[in-house]
Amino acid sequence: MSAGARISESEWKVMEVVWTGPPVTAQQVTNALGVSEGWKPQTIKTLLARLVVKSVLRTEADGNRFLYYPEVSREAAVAAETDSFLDRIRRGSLVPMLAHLMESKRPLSHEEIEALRSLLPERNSEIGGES
Amino acid sequence: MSAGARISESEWKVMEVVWTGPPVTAQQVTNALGVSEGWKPQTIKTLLARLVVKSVLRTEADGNRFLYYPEVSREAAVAAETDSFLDRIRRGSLVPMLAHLMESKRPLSHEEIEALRSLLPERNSEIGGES
DNA sequence: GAAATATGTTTACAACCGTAGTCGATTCAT
DNA sequence: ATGAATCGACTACGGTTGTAAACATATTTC
Repeated sequence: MSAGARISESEWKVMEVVWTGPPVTAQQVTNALGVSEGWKPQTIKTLLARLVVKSVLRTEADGNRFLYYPEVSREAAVAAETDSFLDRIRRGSLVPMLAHLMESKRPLSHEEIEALRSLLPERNSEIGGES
Repeated sequence: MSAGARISESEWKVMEVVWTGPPVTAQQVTNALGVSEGWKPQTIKTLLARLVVKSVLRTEADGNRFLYYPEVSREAAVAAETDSFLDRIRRGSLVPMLAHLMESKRPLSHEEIEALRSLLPERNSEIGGES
């Protein structure tokens, strides 16, 4: 169900916190992001509430406050976001975009590079070719 | 200038058409997308107008209509979109996301795979390591 | 040259987003 | 217990997006 829960930019920041150690309280998220993002506590409450409405988060009561649990795994969210990204830049740009990705900022670590290399098929294996 | 021109989902579809053969007229875009996207001609006019406001497109008069020219190259747009994408899913998910990217749908062609392989540094070259 | 047609401009309107104030209920501190 | 702090719910408000109708103007057609 509800495969298509779009997560907005600000909501992503909240989700990153939730994913690193669920369940979390609104206060924990505020501690983690309030200062760095310059958000008032109310802003974070609003984002959490919206994520609940979108079924990206689920709550469990704990006294007067809520414990927030992810209903969508990070992997699933990343996969969905990747798909929507690819739908935008539709194919032709895949290689250029990876090129940009590798050059720019964030240099890749050895581990990442090895992981990527292992993703590519063997040099002479037969794979689904283009028409 | 104006590096930060955000292009929305629908606008991307329009831009893909523009990039494939500038300049284009609104009618050409309508012919290319109207049916496939189920958009009324007015919708496309609106999107074009918004792209002009955002300085992603530029117009040149041609009789009673406009010729639309891109002011932003596809490469630049893809780069910007890639950055914003990476800002969202922030790093940890890079390799998983590439894995997902390679598996899913669109199988990569031989050419693409070779291009990607050539992007990865040599097995034992010294590269910027992680902190 | 009047009617039909095509074009861009203005206006619309609901949903979503960023960011938060306010309000009523609850809990904590004294 | 009474006041202070906290919590979630409701409300807000300007901006963006998706989707387009209305309208004014220019051009083509008969």
